[in-house]
Amino acid sequence: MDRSTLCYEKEGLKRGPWTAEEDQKLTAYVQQHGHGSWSSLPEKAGLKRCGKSCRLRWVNYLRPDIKRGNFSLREEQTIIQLHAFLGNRWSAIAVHLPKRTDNEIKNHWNTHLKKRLIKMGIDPVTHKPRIDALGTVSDGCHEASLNHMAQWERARLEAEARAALSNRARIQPKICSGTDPLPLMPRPMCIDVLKAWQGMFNTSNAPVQVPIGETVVDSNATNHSYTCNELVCMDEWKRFNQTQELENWINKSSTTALSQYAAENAWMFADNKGSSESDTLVGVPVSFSSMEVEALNGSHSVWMSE
DNA sequence: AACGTCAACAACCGCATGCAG
DNA sequence: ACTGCATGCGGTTGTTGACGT
Repeated sequence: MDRSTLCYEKEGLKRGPWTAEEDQKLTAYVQQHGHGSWSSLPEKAGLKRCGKSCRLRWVNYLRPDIKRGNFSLREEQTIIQLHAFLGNRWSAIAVHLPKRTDNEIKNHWNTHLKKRLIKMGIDPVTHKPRIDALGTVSDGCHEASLNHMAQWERARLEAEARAALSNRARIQPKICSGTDPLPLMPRPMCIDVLKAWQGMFNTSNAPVQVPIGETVVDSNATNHSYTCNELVCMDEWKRFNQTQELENWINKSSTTALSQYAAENAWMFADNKGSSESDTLVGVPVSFSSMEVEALNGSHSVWMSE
């Protein structure tokens, strides 16, 4: 059995809600000494709590760099979009929302956003329209190419999260072994969240069909192409994720789509009164194409199959 | 006012992972 | 290579307050 869970069973150790006095003790100790070893902290700080409980309290509540209160529209959009690609990987999602904890994001998702999506007729797990009586069948070729791109994006986001978490030194990106200088280019796809969500209900907004193994072209945006070879160079891309260039283009590409999305989907966030629109997010991929969103539910393993 | 229901969120639990010995 | 420990993560539960009857 996990020893860490036994701590709660030790005699004299307290459980349940923290008191103001306990908070004060923990805060004072961590600010003065740093948390060091969580397991030994409670005794040093004069707390009758287990180290795990102390860590949780500090990380989710007492830490000075935590923002509390309502989630802004932008934050909610970010959560929804990241969830579409990362799933319930709250810590990875939290990396993209400064001052928000994974626990807080998880709670907000479960109590607000999930229900909102269900209300909209969107499956909160797959981020696709829930199957209706008509049972529309999507094109297999579409799904293949869509899944291809979704996997690419997912890998990118995961790499970003890891990079941010590990806080490693930034490494100069290396070019892929092929001829495509992917890592030094702006991100190829314009991922437009507006189209993503709207596209789910609009069959005329057909995604571009891309033969597997051929060049993928995003006709919506920069017309930059990338190939499966590039995807194979994911390690290099991960390194690129650690450069300032990535954050720059992400931040730059975020603003327009967000504003438009907020304006056209205000109803969706109607209960989000008092939220601020001026929040700054770091490295937020705020827009996805309908292709990518649709691809989320695809089961085809494509991008390494050529 | 009393009670029941529900939403929100803090906290707990168990598992996975990384690391040191 | 193996083992034990510490930490982190995600799912779940418990508590509290707001609201409706």
